[in-house]
Parts: sequence; structure tokens; C-alpha cells
Amino acid sequence: MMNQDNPYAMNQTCKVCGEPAAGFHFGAFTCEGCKSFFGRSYNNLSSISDCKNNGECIINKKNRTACKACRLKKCLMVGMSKSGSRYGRRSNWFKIHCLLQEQQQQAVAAMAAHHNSQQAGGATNAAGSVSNGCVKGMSGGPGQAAAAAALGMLGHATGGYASLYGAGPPRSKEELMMLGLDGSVDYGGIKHPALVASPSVSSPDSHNSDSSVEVSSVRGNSLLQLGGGSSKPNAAGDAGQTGSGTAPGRPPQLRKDLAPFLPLPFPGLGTLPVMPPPAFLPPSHLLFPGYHPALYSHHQGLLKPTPEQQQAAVAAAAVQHLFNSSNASGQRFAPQLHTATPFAGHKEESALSPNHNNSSSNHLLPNGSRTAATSAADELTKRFYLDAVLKSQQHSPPPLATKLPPHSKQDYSISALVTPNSESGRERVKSRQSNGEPDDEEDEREATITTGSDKVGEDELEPQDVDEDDEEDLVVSMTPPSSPAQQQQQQQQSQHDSEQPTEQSGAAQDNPIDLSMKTTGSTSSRSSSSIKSSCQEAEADIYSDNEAATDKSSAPELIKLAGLNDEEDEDVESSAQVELKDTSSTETVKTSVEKNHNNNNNNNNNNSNNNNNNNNNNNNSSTTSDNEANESIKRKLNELIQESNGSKRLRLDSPSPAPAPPAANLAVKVATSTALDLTTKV
Amino acid sequence: MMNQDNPYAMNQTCKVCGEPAAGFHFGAFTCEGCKSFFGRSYNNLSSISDCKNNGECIINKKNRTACKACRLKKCLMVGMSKSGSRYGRRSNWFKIHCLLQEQQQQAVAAMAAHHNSQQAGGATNAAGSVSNGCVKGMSGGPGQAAAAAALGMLGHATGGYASLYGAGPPRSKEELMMLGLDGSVDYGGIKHPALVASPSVSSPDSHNSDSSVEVSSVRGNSLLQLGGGSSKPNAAGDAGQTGSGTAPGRPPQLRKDLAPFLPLPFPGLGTLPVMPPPAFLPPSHLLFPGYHPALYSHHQGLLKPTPEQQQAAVAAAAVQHLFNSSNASGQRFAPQLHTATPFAGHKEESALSPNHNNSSSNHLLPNGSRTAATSAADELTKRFYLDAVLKSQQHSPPPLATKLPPHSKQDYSISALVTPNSESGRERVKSRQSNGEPDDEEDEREATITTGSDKVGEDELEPQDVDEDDEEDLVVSMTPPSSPAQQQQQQQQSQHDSEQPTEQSGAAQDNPIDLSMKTTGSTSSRSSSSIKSSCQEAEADIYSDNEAATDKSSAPELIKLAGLNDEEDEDVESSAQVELKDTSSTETVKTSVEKNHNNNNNNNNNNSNNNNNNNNNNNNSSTTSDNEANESIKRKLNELIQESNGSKRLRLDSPSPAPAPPAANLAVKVATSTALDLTTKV
DNA sequence: AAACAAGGTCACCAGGTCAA
DNA sequence: TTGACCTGGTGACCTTGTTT
Ligand SMILES: [Zn+2]
Ligand SMILES: [Zn+2]
Ligand SMILES: [Zn+2]
Ligand SMILES: [Zn+2]
Repeated sequence: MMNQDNPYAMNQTCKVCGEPAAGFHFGAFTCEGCKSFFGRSYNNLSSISDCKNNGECIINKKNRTACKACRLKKCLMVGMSKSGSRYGRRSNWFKIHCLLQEQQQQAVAAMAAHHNSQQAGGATNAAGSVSNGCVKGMSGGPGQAAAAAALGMLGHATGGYASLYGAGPPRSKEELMMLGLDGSVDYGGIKHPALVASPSVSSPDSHNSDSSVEVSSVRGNSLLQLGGGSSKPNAAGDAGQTGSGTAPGRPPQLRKDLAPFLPLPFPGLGTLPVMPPPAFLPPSHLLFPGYHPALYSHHQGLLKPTPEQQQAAVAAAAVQHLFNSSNASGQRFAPQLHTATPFAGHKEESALSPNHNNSSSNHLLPNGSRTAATSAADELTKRFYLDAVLKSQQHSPPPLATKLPPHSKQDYSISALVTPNSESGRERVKSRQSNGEPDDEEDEREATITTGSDKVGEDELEPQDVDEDDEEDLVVSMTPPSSPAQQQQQQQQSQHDSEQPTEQSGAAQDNPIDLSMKTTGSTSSRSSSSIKSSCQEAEADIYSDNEAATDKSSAPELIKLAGLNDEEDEDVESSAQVELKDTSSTETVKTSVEKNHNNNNNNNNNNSNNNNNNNNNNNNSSTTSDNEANESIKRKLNELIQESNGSKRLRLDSPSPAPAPPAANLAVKVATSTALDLTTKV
Repeated sequence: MMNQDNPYAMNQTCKVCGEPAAGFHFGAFTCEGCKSFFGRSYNNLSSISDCKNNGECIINKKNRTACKACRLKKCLMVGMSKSGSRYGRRSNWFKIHCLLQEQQQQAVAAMAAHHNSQQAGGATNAAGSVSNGCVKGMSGGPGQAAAAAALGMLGHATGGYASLYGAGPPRSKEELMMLGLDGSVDYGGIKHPALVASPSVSSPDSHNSDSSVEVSSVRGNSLLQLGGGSSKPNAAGDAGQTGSGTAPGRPPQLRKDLAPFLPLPFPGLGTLPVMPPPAFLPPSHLLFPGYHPALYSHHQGLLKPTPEQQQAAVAAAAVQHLFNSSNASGQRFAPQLHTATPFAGHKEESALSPNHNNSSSNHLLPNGSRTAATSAADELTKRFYLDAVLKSQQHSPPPLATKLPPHSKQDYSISALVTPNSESGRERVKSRQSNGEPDDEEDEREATITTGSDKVGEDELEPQDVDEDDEEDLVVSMTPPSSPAQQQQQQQQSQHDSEQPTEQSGAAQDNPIDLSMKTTGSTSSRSSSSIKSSCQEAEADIYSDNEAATDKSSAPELIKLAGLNDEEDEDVESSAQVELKDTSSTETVKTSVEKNHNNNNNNNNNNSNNNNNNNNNNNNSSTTSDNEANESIKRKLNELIQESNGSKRLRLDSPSPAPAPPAANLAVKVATSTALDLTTKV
């Protein structure tokens, strides 16, 4: 139960059980319970008994404590990972994307509601307007799914965020392996969300992704068992989540080509039929590319070949063996690794390397013999391996190896295996920093789009009266995440390079390279203060009134503003797409605050304003309707600004790992005085 | 028997038998015996024999073992459900609401005592203050019920908590079905509490809710048989509890208009005439919107059709068949689900989906065949289904299937009937001493009223004097539960607003942005207080002392403080409403502790201080009377704070499911030094 | 300095146990 | 069978530290 309001939750619902989220934990928005559960379970797999329902339990608030195996599976499915954690204050990029997702979701929901087809195009509108309606949770029916898909939302019942920061689902390969997924597998035509979400995972290229392990064989066993083969995928998809249900009918469109998933017999963590949970659906675009360490392992991974990976690989292999026993392919695991990705080598190596083994000693090694065990394999064994895998993922830092006795089974803890330290968690951070990398990408991004910024937008809208007195232009720059895949490939390679890059980039990070924001006019400063004041005052109104207005329409707009078109890579589906453009790197938004009634500004803002220009301003800039949306967006942006306070420029750097290439930027001008709390409320 | 002292009991009495509660089990405050009984029976319906008294047995401490059928029925009536269980530490929100309920109850009791009509008016006020009303979920009835209704209390002897966390009574549809209720059915004009209480259930949105099953037909058979039609409703209400026996005379006022209940022949669990136990009455408002998983399933529901639901539906259908054989409508069950809500589709789908079935494997699957069984259906079969239903509800996860063996029927023993007084079970040392017992008779007593919570009591009285020296400002944030759906919409928009006011200061986070209370006119509170006072006094004795005093006024205030106006979404019914604002998200209360006499601070604190400002300080701050109430509240808050100790801010996140949207927050300032133990005592 | 997550802590509950 | 106790968890809060 809980804190729905939790400021940290940003209105999100737990991706695992659907209750209001308490924050973003281990890579996904989750409630306190699921956070704790995952934390405990990760280190103590032994405590998890096999599912009595073939791993098909659907996890929700009520029954989340009924089946630990399925709960854990669900956690992994939604992307939880010890390696996925982030710390500290959320970046504006993160916040914005969260908002966008919500909108998308809503839109989706709305569409679903209407469930009329028309919307495809309309969807946008509807979504925008309706937005709320459905809210996250919902998922609509199948039709929705389609809509959602179109939008890129997925759904997941609760929120689309699952993928936020990387892939929704398991980011690391290891994790995927655990689930029995490999990049290549698809869920009944649909890819696993993770795959989708994270480019790396999904993209062809991606296969290289982190673990690179390609377990071709993985299929057979994994914790997750997607419904049986391909046929069920959809069902699975929905089921997975929160019962979000829905999805079943995933729009084939998205990714159908994939091969079905192979179900496996893994007893322990049964298999969830559901599989592709809501997350699935979508288009990664929408989903936040965010940074997910795991996905982006390169950082780390890059940084280090990372023992972890090695371990992971090993663990994965072990696991597979166990689970896949039936599966012939299982063994192959290791080998593939290499081949698959660039990194693979690392991993593999590591895996191969003795020491790694050692490390893996944790439990993995024993496996050598595993085959035998496999078939027969008792749970313990399985778990043991799982743990190893999990751990490997985590810290795995190969080196760690440390500790674990080869495998005391007892320790099941995943990490244990791996990391000795628990802290593990901590590590994370840094990785992130790497963000810098993203910059790398920049290439594309260009982000900048920043378009014009600033002011331009203002005009559009509006309407907005809001302005208060001053006006300032704020420029917001936001870097979109690059798709992991890209990154990876890029990165990885780069990665190798990465090394330095990354960090250095770090520096970059801060300054997102592009930021460009260039604050044009930024007189910003004053504004801030003024802004707020005004805001507050305004607020009242604003929110009150406006909001409604805004919300509705906003969604679309935001998207645009945000440079939502994530898709770049892909084509845009303009119609449905709500997504962000991950592609580009940073997005810059300009907001002008009107302090003193400079409405004009509003209108003036950049052309870019409303639109996202993905590539450039081209698209929408104009739509009037957009304006509305923009307003809402503007508000939110203002809020962000306020938060940032003082600083005129709002930075929206994407998390390092950002998947997308550099691409778009937006510049929006907001006149605001109000403040939304992206932070808290968002 | 009982450990009344049990800290976990919070002064509550077992809702089923009236003895001191050992804790909150399966959704209701119950004693160890009833907990165990329910746990055993739930999985072994076969052991329950039919009531020899037409299901009219009144359950109390002494005779609880005499009729298992009625005991189980009572359990269900008070809202026990496997799915309703909560785990872990009780949230501050929960504690506070428990306190509030107590007060309300007391107030109600008092009113009843006076049972004078004047109150009507008063009631209203009270209500307003109390509001209760109906809370979101509910709607209250029209005229509802009288004072009680107004107050939202229901009665239940011991506490009103039955509904706490959702609806008092059975939350899930399945459960309702078991009882022979469907959303549409009402109890002799009165709706079933559950319906009322939980928004989700009743609300349109809710349909998503978990079970979402809409069994239209349910009526025919249910475990509970309300006394025959409508006439008795009231009685039932009271009776419900504690055996207090009493009750019978509930004020008809409450809900009369409803159609009578359909009695059914279900032998086993006879029918209790009583029916709507206290829980009924009320206004959900009062009742904790809390979270009851079942109720709020919508989140999930949305997400997924949820296998559970499916299962549930199936199970329900099965059950109906069994029980309703006569009833034609029964079958329809499944279908309706769909139709019923938008979500229905999902549900339905899920139900349909094969995999789900699988999951349902639990027992449900078998059902596939169930139809046949239906007509003939022997009890065993029936039970079997019931279990399935129950289970489905619970975890329903489809899969989990918790454990029940499909139905071991074997048992039937009725033993139950047996012993009335004898005490079965161990006696345990301690507990018993407690004393509590002597009272037995008391049954009726309701005793409980306990009202003021423990410690609280202390202060109560006084207003604050307590303070010690220092003063500090504490901020309490409390999030009311909002319904998910709403939340989103609202929140978003609203959110924006809310933010600033409250704490602004704080970080946004802490301050739930929203806090806003909006508390409309909540001044209501006072009235309530007065009410209680009267009541309490009466009881007063019971628990001891102070409490009474405190209780009196406090209730209303607390409410306010607590940000009780839950209702937001709905309009407020200002009059009766006592509820919390679930809607908004968090409520923040500021309390200032006086450490060193820095009063100034107190005042200074956020503006929010005393009032909750939901939206801002507006509301209440003002009423003097409020002050009183506030005091008590403050004390309690202080206690909470103390508990939290050290930390300045007190968190009161609402349980997730909160029906209401995110809305309001409160900021209250408390000066306190005393401490209530919400934890233990309350 | 504020936001915000990992982890730790420990209040609390479902279940199991076994004397009555 | 009952129900007092105990045990394994669960999860609300809080602490600690990171990140912005
Ligand atoms: Zn959760
Ligand atoms: Zn399971
Ligand atoms: Zn009892
Ligand atoms: Zn009876």
C-alpha cells in the first residue's frame, strides 16, 4: 500500500505489482515492497521456491506475496537490476521523459478507450486531449495495444516507464538470459519489451549488446517462460504486467518479425506466460531510452570488460545449461558470446578466463558438470546458477569473484556470487556519468534542434498568459539518449574507446555538449525568481484551469516540444508516435518565462517550439492545437526550470546511456510562471 | 484468549467475535482465533457444516466456536479475505486513519446513544465534518443512512475498521458473490458496505478492479443471507460486530431504499440475517479508503486483464452455478464482466485466454467443466468452487493458486457447532490475562470505542500543552489514496497546482506537492468532535479515561489535519464527509514540535501549519473549534513524529489504492511534546 | 542544498506448530 | 479443533550517501 503520492514516485505505479510507486528502484518504478523484495531476493535466491502455476502467476498488489518466483520474474521482466540503479537527483531529462511517457500512456489509453481506429491519426489528438483518461494503468484492450504500440507506449499497465532508463525489462543480457531471452528471440511476434526498449537489446545490432551473449539457445529455459511458443506471446505480454492485460494483441506492426519465444521448462521461476508485459509493446521510442547501466553496460562494460560481464556470461551459461538442459543450444552460450558482440569478446574471455571462472566460482563453475544436473537439476541447483547469473550481472565484476565459495548454495544471492559487495548498488553512478558518451553520439543529435528556439515557441502558444512579468528565455537542452544499441555498437566499440570517452564525456555531460541552449535570450535569471512568484500566483490558476486544458492537449505537444519523436531511427510514425526521439542526443527546449507579461514572447518562441523538430523544425511547428499542448508542456518545463531555479537554462541531458543518437533537440519557450513540480509530482 | 494487549491490536477488538484483536489479519482486525479459523477455513470449506440456526447465529467471544458456518460468514462480512491481507509495518496513514475511525465510531456511538434526531442536523454537520460519507467509492446512499452514515462510522462494534483498507466486507467481487451480492445488489435497500466502501468496487472505474467480475446474477445464493429482505438491514449492520449483538437496531435510516437482499439457500454458510454488518453503513469516507488491493485492482486490471480476474470470474461463475442453480442469471457471469466495464474486455479476454486457465489451474480450471457439475453439484463441488473463487480472488493470480488443494473435501466436520464456550485452544499465559475478557459480555460493548488512542488520550485533553520545550516544525505529509485513474488525470493537472503551497519549502518532495488539501470546507470537523465527545463519554469508561476526552473533539480535527477530506474527487459532501482526501496525493501536515519554545517557528512554519492547507492554507485553519480537534490530532501526530523520532517529517503516505486522486495535502502544525503511540497503540 | 535511491531497521502479518 | 506462539517474511520508514 502505499505511498502513492510519494513525491518520488511521480505518479508512477509499480511496474511489478501496480501499486503506486515509491520511486525508481533498481531500474524501474516500483513500490517499497517490490523494491525490498527484489533487494532481498537478489541476494537470496534460495528463498524462492518454484512457482506452483508454471510461472504463470500474474502479479498484482493483492497477490504479490503469493508467488515469489513469479514476483521475481516480474521484477526482472520489468527491467529491475541491481545494476540498473541510479542515484541522486533525477535529471530533467529523466523527468521530462517520465512526463512524456505518462502522456503517451494516457494517450494510448485514450485511444484505447475510443478504441476506435481512427485515431491513429486522431490518436494523437485524442491522446492529447484525453490524456488522462486512462492513465497509466490501463491498458486498454487490444485495440489499445495497437494504439499503444503506435504511440510507442506500452504499456505496462502501470506505467510505461518500465523501460525507462534503458530497457524496461532486463537490461543485461544476463538477465535476459535468465529469462530465457536472447536478443533474437521474440515474443510471439513481438519482441520482448526489453528488446524493444533497449535498442541494444532489440536491435539487430544490438545483439551485440552487453552480454553479447547470445545465447542462442537460451530459449529453452529461462525464468520467464513466455507462454509457450510463439503463439501466445501476446497474451503473455499483457499478462505479464500488472495485469495490465491488454496487450495481447500486440500490434504486429511493431516487431513481428521476431521468432517466437521458446518456452522452457524451468521449474523454479516458472515461466510467465504473460511475457511480454506491457512493456513489450512499445516502441522503444517512447520508452525511455534512459539510461540503464545494464543496457549500456558499455559504460561499465566498456569501461571494463568487466569482470562482471564475464561472470555474467559464465553464469548465464550455467543457467542455461541448467534450465535448458533440454535445450541443446544451451551450451553454445559461451561461444556465441563472442561472436555476437564486440563485447562479447570481453565477456567471453572473461568467462573463459580462469579467473573468471574462479570468480564464477561462485557457483557457476560447478556447473561444468551441470549438464547432468541439468536435466535432473533440482531447484537448488538452478537457483544456484541463477544467482550466479544475477550476481554476475550485477557486480559481477569478475574480479569480485571473490567471495563466493564456489557455491555454497546457500548463498544464493545473486550478488553474492558476484559481488561481494553489496554495495553494489553503488557503483552505478559512475557509469552514468559516463553519459558523456552520449555526446558522442551526438552526432546525430544535433540535438539541438534546439531550435529555435526559444522564443519561438512562445508565440505559439499562447496563449499563455501566464507570463508574468518578465520574460526570459530559458533554454532547455535535453539530450536524448541514444539507443543503447547504437551506443553499444558505437559505444562499445567506442567503448573500447569508450573508456575514456565516457568519462570524459562525463565532463561533457555536465555540459551537454550541445546544450546549446544557448539560451538565447536568456535573461533568464530574473525570471526565475519572478517566475516563481508569478508561478505561484498563477499557479493557482494555471493549474487549475489551465491544466485541464493543458493536459489534454498537452500530451502531444509535449512530445513535440520535448522532441519526442524518438523514433528517428525508425521512421516516425507520425501518427501514432508520441515518442521521443531518442535518437538525437540532446533536446533543447527553450522556455521563456514571462515574467512580466511578455506574452508576446510566448508566441514568439521558437518555431521549434511546439514541434519537435526532430530533425528540425519541420514538422509540426505550427499546429495551433499544438499550442495548447505546448502550454502544458511549457508549464511543466517551467516547473523544471524553477526547480532548477535560478539557472536560466534548463538542462535536459539524457542519461548517459541514452540510446539514441544525437539527434534532436528542441527549443521551447515557455512562459511560465507556474511551476509544475516535475520533481515531485510530475 | 486474546492478547488484548497486543500492541498490534491497537485497541481494536476482533471484528468477528469481539475479543481484543491481535492484529489486522486478512483484512480486518481480529483475534488470533478468528485469524486462524479463517485461515484454516478458507482452505477447507468442506470442514464447515451448515448452520443449524439458519445462519443467524451471532458470533461473539463465547460462542464463536459453536457455528463455523456463521463464524466464517461473519469473517467474510467483516471483510476478511485472503487477498485483503497486508504485510509489514503499518503506515502512518493507516494508523492515523484507524484513530480517526475510532473517533468516528465513538461519535457515532454517542449519537446513537442520544439517538436523537437532532443530530441529524448535527449529523450533517458532523458528517460534513465527518464527511464521511460516502466517500468516493461510494456514493453514498441517498439519504442514507443516517447519522451513522453521516459519520461514516459503521459500526461495527469494535471499530469501524472493517472497512479499513478498502471495504469492510468482502472486497472482491468474488467474495461478494459468495455472499450473494453483486455490485448491483443491495441489502435491503442498503448497499453492501463493500460496495460502498470501496470505490473501486462500486465505481465505474473500478470495474477494472480486480475481480471486476461483475456478476450480475449473483443474487441467488450467497453465503450470507441477509435476513430476508430488506427489512433487516440495520440489524445486520450492527449485529455484525462483536457480537455485540446488538445492533440490531441500526437506524433504518441509513439505507433503506435499497432493494432487499436475496436470500439464498446456500446451506453451508447459512445466512446471517445481520448482514450488513456495521461496516455497511458507512460511508466509505470514513472507512478507510485505504487500500484494499481487491478494490483497487483497476490498476492492474487495466494493465492486464489479469488472469486472476479471469479466474475469479470463472470461479465466481462456477460458484454461481452451484449455488444458483436455480438462478438463471448465474451463468452470465463471465459475459457480463466484459460488458460491464470498459476493461471488461480485458478481463474477459484474459479469462478466455487459455493460459489463464492454466494458471487457474488452481482449481478453477477444472471448472472448465464446471458447468456440468453445476446443476448437480454437491457441496463438495460447491466448496471446491468456492475455494477456487476465494483463491482466485486472493492471489488469484491465476496461477498461484495458492495452495488449496482443489478441495479436499473430506472434512466436513462440523465440530464447530460445538463448543461454545469452551475455550479451545491454548490458553496462553499472558494474553489472556489481559483481561479483556471479563468483559465478554460486553460484547456489545463495542467497547471499544477505545477511542482515543492510547496515548493520545493523554494529551487529548489538553491541548497541547504538552509541548515541551523545543519546538520544531515537523512536517507531516500524508498521501491519501487516490484512485489510480483519477490520480493520473487529476494529479497531473492538479498536481501542478498543489505543489507549491504546502511545503514548498521543503523540497518539493517532501512536500507533496499536492497536498493541497483543498479541504474545502472542511471545517466540518468540529462537529464531529462534538459528537464523539458525547459518545465517548459514554464509553469512556471503557477504555479508560482520557481518551474519552480526547476523542471527543479530536476526531474532526484529526480528520482535517489528516487531510481527511478524501473526497476530493467527488465533491465533497461537505456535510457528512469525514473522509480523507484520497484524491489528492499526499497530505502533508506540518507539526511543529516545540523544542525550545520556538514557537515562532511553529507559526512560521509553513503556512501550512495548522491547517492543512490542502491547497493552501485556506481551509480550516480557522475554525476555532477546529483547534480543539486539532489538538488531539496534533498530539497524535506528535506521537507519530516521535516515533519516527528524529526525523522531522512525518510521512503519511496513503495507501496506494486510494481512490481519490492525488490531490490534497495538509499541512498542520502541531506543537507537541507528547507522544501518542500510533504505532503500538493506536 | 535538494532530490532521491540503496539499504537497514523492525513493526507486523501469514502460517506453521502443538498443547489443550 | 482451537488458538497461543513462533518463525519467516513483508514493507513502511529512516539512514546514508550519491547526484544534480
Ligand atoms: Zn510493487
Ligand atoms: Zn508463480
Ligand atoms: Zn475473534
Ligand atoms: Zn450458525
